[in-house]
Amino acid sequence: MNLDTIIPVFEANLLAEIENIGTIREVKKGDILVDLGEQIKFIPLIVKGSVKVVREDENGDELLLYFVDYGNTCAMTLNCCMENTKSEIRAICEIDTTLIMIPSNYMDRWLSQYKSWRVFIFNNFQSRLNELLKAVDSVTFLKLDERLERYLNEKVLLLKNKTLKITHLEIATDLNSSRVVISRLLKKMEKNGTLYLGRNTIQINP
Amino acid sequence: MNLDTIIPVFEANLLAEIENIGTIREVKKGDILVDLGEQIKFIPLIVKGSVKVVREDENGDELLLYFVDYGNTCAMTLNCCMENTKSEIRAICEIDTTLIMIPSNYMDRWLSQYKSWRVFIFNNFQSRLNELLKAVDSVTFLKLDERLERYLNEKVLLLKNKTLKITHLEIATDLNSSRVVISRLLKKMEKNGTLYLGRNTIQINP
DNA sequence: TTGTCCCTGTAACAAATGTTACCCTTATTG
DNA sequence: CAATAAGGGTAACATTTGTTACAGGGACAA
Repeated sequence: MNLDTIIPVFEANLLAEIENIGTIREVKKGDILVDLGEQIKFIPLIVKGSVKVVREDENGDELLLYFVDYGNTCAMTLNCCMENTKSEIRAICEIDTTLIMIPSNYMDRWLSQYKSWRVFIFNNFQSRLNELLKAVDSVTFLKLDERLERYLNEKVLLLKNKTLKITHLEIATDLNSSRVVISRLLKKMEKNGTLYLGRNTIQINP
Repeated sequence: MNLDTIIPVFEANLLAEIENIGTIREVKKGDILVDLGEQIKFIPLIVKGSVKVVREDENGDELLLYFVDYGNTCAMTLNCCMENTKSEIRAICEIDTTLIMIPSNYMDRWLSQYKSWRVFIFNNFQSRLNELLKAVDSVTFLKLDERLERYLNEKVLLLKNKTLKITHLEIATDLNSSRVVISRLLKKMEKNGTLYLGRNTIQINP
């Protein structure tokens, strides 16, 4: 595997270490990578695919927080690695995904040793904080129809496909809403001509 | 100033460096420490007092994200230090506050040099991510009356005083709601006996 | 084929929250 | 003192979102 083409920021020495120490893990679409309350002992570097991170409350209500793309890692799990605390989030594979798992005890060692590792980790924290801010913004400042639009657009970008294979219920779950409400809004958008609805599919118009 | 009693985790060498390099800054209640879009060149370590961090959208609508207490720093600003990007948030002093300002170029140097600095910085990221998660949870899963209760309880803890000097409008702003709605809910809570309302004051019952 | 489950559409209604408008009181300032 | 601004109470109404209920159609297995 050519890591340097995927995660291009690392020094040669660090790349070699990663290839030595890390183990490849393949995860299928829909699989749960990290679950709530789990103890995390490996830093997952995404080399291919995409993962969605969701939050859940005591009642089982869910909210999609953000997606983590290849070339990144999940800052939420980084914390757990450092602190040996339990996961506050659930990470689900959005599509088939390949990861390199690094034992968490290398975290601190590499931080002192490799500048590029520090940059990588901090960039990831940065991204995650910004994604969380975006999530807060959406939930706080946007109405549901705007959130829905954003959601669909993100999906299109992520999957590089204007025809989404998804049900209204799945959307409702991601947005912490209810199926009826989402169907209602989607129907309105179809009437506006911004998309076309089919069974299990939503086609976004150009 | 006895830093080691305030931020007890640092090694002696690092403490000495901080005392040499850092400059003390005193900020008054209500002052804006960092504003949206600002470039940040100093890492602010809080040694006394408390700062509230808020988010604002294009329309000027606001939302309180969390409070940062003494012994901590604002991870949002850390990012800016590392990345030289602009602040995504506004930081306002909740009470009179004392800070040590560290030029941001020491950030990376100390990360490679001092284990305790790494721990400190990562703990702060951890805290900030968790605070943001809490903010998301509140806005997403709680009704306004529950958010209001949480808000009041946090204030009480923070200020160590059951009698809050605050107006309904200020609360409404922090919760991104409107004054009328907050007044309504507060009145209901007064009728329930959970608090007592006066002009500019709310007294939380034990 | 029949039965069952899942997906979607729709209507009627309920709850939560926001908006507007108006009034009264208190504090502040000239 | 009068004038003004700020804080708060309340009512009436609008909007957004959620809930419940039900019906029709497609997918799929027995």
